[in-house]
Amino acid sequence: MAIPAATDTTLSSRDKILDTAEPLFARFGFAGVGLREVADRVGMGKSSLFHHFPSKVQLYVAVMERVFQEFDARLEAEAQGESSPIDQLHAWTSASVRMLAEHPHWAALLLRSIIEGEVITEEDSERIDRLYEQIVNRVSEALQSGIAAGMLRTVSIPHTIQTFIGMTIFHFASGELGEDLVGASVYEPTQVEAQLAHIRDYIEFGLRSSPSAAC
Amino acid sequence: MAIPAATDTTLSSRDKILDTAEPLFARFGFAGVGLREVADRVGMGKSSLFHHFPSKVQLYVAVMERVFQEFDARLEAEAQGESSPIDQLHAWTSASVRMLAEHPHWAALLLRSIIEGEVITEEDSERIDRLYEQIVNRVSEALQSGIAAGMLRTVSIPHTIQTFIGMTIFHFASGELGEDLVGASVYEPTQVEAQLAHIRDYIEFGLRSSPSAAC
DNA sequence: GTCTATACACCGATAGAC
DNA sequence: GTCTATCGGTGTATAGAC
Repeated sequence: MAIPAATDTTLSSRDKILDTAEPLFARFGFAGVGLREVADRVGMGKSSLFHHFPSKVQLYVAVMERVFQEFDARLEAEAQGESSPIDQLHAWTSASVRMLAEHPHWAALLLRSIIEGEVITEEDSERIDRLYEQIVNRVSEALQSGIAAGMLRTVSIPHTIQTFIGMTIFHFASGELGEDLVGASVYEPTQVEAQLAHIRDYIEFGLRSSPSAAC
Repeated sequence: MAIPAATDTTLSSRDKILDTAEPLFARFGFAGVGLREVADRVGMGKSSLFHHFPSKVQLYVAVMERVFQEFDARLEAEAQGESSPIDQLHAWTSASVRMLAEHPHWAALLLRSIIEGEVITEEDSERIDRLYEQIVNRVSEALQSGIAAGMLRTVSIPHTIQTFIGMTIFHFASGELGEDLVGASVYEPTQVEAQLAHIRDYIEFGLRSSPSAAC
């Protein structure tokens, strides 16, 4: 319940607003957050927010865009080591899990951006959509070349990507349900490792071509 | 975008309200729906809603409870044929997919009930939580006996259940993202069949004990 | 760049007539 | 069981002083 206010004085007002709004939008969604609450936590008047962002929607978009950019940048960094498609999938899913574990609000935020497309105009979400597409394309290409090389079973690429998103974003956004299920917070280090192992298992047993053909 | 109003005159006012509120809460969430909009669509004054439900939260809970009850009842019906744990998992996941495909608002609604626990009191969500628990327990027991019988790999039960929820509820709640990914609505009959196949694959290749030990 | 004051619509909820 | 009228509060956003 406790959401600490951003107090670092070295940050620009704009960044302080984004830092403050991020966990609020993650927890309560776009409609569930009032600008008064954001302003109070930042420590400024409600009207001052409009000096930095022209509207509530634009603030929401800015929050989302920042997360997507950082997420995508980390995945790109993780693509440097040229390895097999399967190793690439391991690297990306593992990086995604670690990122979500390090930023406990991101999973809920990203999940909301998927199901709350209604509130944002197509134009407003254009740049976000492009970042989403970029991330999906990375994984898609790895799956494609893995299948082409005979290393992966001939799975449906879109459905497999959906499963990856479920195992990463949904898993860490599941909050109380996930907590009841695993018996501890999904953000506990041991639980993070367990989910990493679960995804590794999925790739090795559910996706990798069975070696039994060699029998 | 078009959400048809409930016009069936044979329904009680209470049911008409629930039918109207359900897709609205699914699309816009608890905070995103105003009682004025619900009342307008039902065709009554805003105040009349309070004759049937004491508060907005109670209306929300009633909507959720109805969906959970129907969902659970169908799973229970699907548990009649006494078969192997693996067949039971196939039957339940398949039934879940078909239910979500038949009720296009349920996935978003159920997903929101997972991540929007904040707005509801523990007391209010007690009965819903119990239904959730019941559903999870069914699947949990099937997984457990499947592992005990050596038919399934020794996977983590909670993490596997989370993956099932991702493959069912999240998949059908993914809206535009899922649509962009698969190239068509995830509710198109061919896409529903594709997701059924994807889940069958996961159970057979990702969960079933490898027969390669017999080599 | 932040403030106070304010505009105007909508919110959930209540009271009481019919 | 539905209505009109109304309450107090909050919503986003603007105007203009400092």
